[in-house]
Amino acid sequence: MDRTTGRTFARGATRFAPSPTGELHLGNARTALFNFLLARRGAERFVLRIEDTDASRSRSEHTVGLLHDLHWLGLQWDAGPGREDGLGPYYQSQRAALYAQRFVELERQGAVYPCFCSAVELEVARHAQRAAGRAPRYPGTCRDLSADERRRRLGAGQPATLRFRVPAGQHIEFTDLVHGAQRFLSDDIGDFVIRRADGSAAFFFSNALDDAAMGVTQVLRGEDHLTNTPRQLLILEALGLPAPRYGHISLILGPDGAPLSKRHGAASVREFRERGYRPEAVVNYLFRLGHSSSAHDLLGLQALADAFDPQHLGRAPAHFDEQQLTVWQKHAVHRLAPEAARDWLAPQLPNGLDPHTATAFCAAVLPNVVLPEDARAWVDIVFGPAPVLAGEGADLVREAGSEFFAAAARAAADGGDFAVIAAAARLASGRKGAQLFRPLRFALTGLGHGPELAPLLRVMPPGETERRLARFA
RNA sequence: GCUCCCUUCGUCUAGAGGCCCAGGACAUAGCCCUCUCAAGGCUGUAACACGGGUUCGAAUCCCGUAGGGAGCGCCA
Repeated sequence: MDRTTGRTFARGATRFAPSPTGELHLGNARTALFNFLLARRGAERFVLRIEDTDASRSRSEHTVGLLHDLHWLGLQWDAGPGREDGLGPYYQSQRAALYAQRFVELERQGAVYPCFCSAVELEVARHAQRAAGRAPRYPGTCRDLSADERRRRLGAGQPATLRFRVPAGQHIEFTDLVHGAQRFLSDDIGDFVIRRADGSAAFFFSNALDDAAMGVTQVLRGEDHLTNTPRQLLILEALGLPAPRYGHISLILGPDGAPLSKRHGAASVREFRERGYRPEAVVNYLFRLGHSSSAHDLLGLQALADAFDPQHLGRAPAHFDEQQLTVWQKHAVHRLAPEAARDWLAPQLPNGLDPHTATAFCAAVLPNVVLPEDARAWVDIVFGPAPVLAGEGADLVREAGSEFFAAAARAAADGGDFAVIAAAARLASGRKGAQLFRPLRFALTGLGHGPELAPLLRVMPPGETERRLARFA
């Protein structure tokens, strides 16, 4: 039972709690995916919470982008923005009243105290500590102010943050879902701010409190939070709230070993989407990045959830490898249904192409396409002017001879399909196999490789096949 | 500086003392199939960061070293 709402949870929940300060990064997308899969696998709820307590850095356009990216990936949340269930609101900026109650509770216990130190004072103190070779921790200036002193300063309107009084000499232990037993000493943790001077809740506080309030029981999050976990456990303990089980997953690194960022090329979901990557490809790749599975096929989200195993989450940071993403992209593209393929390639197609031809064209070139831009060349070849031959192509065509092409062109003029055209050329020349097909392919497409010819010819403009063959007759 | 996390083929990883002169997937090389490319089939190349222990036996346990990462914020 949750004390905030007095409500019981039949099911557990996982959550993804992004902060709308930028675009959805691949690393965060993976975190979202893993939490989603963990929930789906256990028939639990997947909660989406927007952590926008920092008004100066949070922007609504980023929230819009975040929701859009998550939708695109197919990670539908069971509770969150647009899906209220009584435990919300799911924007932290709208939860101030809930936080206020808890601040009072902690103040009553003496678990927190107002801190009047200014940002510059703290900066100076940190600097001095570092210079002296010590850990930069809050020096405790305001920790033991008398009650009178606090009243006086507060009364005088002096701005104050609220700090959590970290108990001395305590071991904080928990079992990480990924890393196993963890043990920290409270003496290594300085008193930290849980409420900013402007009254807003700080991350450690709102994040931990909301997990409890929203019935979150398992959290997979970035490894950068591992050493922050003791702080959150302390808060939850002081409030008598249950802590979720945390699992800390590694960061995603670029090929050079540095944390993945824009300078490695694309790092945000938006960029991959705009380059034409399929969501199934991104999701399947992410599923295997820092997670191992015996499932080697391109899987749908539910199948991925069934195959997801938190036991097989890796501890070491994983390198992003676009070549591997490409493999999944090929799988995803190759299994696209004809209409879906047409929609995906639509921006590359010539204007005014009838839907039937467009669909047939896309189906024909799909095996040779990884990203939409790869279709461009085939659009030009099929719908553009007859390709000019040079080099190997010109040689092969000359070798095949004019009789070869005269027969082929006649078959084309009679309305023959590719099989008929090839048969006519074979009959006229006695050629077969590569000897037969290579000259035809060059004459028709200008290239020595490409999609199967038969379906390609079916979408060529009327008469075009004959014209291209007759050039060499 | 202090605390914490991490280190197996190019990449993602399996591996929780003998089943491992380390297995799989993808990538890569060769062959087969094939009108080319792709797909598919077969075969191959390729890794336990380093150094000490413990043990009959260590990729697995312990201790160091090196390298990488994170945290120590009125950012999340």
